[in-house]
Amino acid sequence: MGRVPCCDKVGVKKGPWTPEEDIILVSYVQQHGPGNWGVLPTKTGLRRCSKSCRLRWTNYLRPGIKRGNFTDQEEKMIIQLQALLGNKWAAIASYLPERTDNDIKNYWNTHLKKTMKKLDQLDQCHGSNDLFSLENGLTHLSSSNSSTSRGQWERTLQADINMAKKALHNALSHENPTSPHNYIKQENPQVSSTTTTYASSTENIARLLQGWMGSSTSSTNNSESSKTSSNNIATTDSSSCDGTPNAESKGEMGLMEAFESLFGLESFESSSSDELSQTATPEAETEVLKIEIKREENEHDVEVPLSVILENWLLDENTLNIQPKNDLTTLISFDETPHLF
DNA sequence: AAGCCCTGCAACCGCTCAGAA
DNA sequence: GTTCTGAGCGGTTGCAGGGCT
Repeated sequence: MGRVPCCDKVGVKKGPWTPEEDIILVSYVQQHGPGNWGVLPTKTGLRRCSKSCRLRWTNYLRPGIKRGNFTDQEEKMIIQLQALLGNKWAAIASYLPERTDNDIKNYWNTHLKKTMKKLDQLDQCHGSNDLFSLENGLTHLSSSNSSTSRGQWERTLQADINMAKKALHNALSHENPTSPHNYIKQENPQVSSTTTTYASSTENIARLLQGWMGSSTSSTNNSESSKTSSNNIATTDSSSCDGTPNAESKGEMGLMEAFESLFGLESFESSSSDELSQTATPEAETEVLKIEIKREENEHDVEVPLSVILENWLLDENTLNIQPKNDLTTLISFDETPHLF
């Protein structure tokens, strides 16, 4: 006896959302913030189930969603993250804050899956491809023999991690000079150089209001809603200069943290010198210190491109030689979805 | 021009998990 | 400890639009 689906209620509308429904939903979220989806339909009179409202918000109306084609950078990140995390679309999406898990999932299913298949076939014929050997190298991670002893499993894991690092390094070293750090930056030359592709917080809402409510956009109502929006929703207005980190910097910081978490820097910090020094070689210890120094430099607004940090880490043979225990910690940190906001 | 097929994407469904009662 | 409910996630479906015959 399964649970009665929330959308089975009589009078609950299904299917595509109308602009009017979107506006109702957006204005509710502007006033009350996202959450409390359960009461939303009754309070707004929307004939939609709470789940549908949440989905519509998170996948479409939420500010900061980038739509349109995926860049090469994004594509590579998705491929690499999918190889590392599997079909954890929400986790993958947290590393691409401009994209929703649904978008990434769709993109994977419609584009990348096929590409990977083709490349897999090519790979079998012509040897390994740098980028895709990463995925291939890790695929047996999830399917490893359950009867394998813990020690064996850890050794396999260590081998997999090393293989992944090398493959990732190869992939990164072959790509164009645009670093993941730069990728965050807006490509629109018309706007100031610090503007991000991360859409303005009110962009989606304004689009709704302007597009569908016509000439009333200049009304006080709109400015009021924008104000409300900036209170309730993380603003990405690059012109903000009040000293508080705007969404752009938040986004960058978030991405940096995400990368650090993904590639184990965070775990280096958390396990840090004490624990690490007990098991790691002196060389590895030195490298950990180097990484920590780099982190401190970053914290003091010395802009070290993320790609440099990544490459340093990837190229770092000593890091590769750190005992399995530590890399296991590193891997475990992969599962911890970073909170970007 | 009409019909068919393919593709991309928005939305739904079923499930799990966490927190409150 | 159990039940209920809301939130979130991943897989799947259905529809619209474009391309091809």
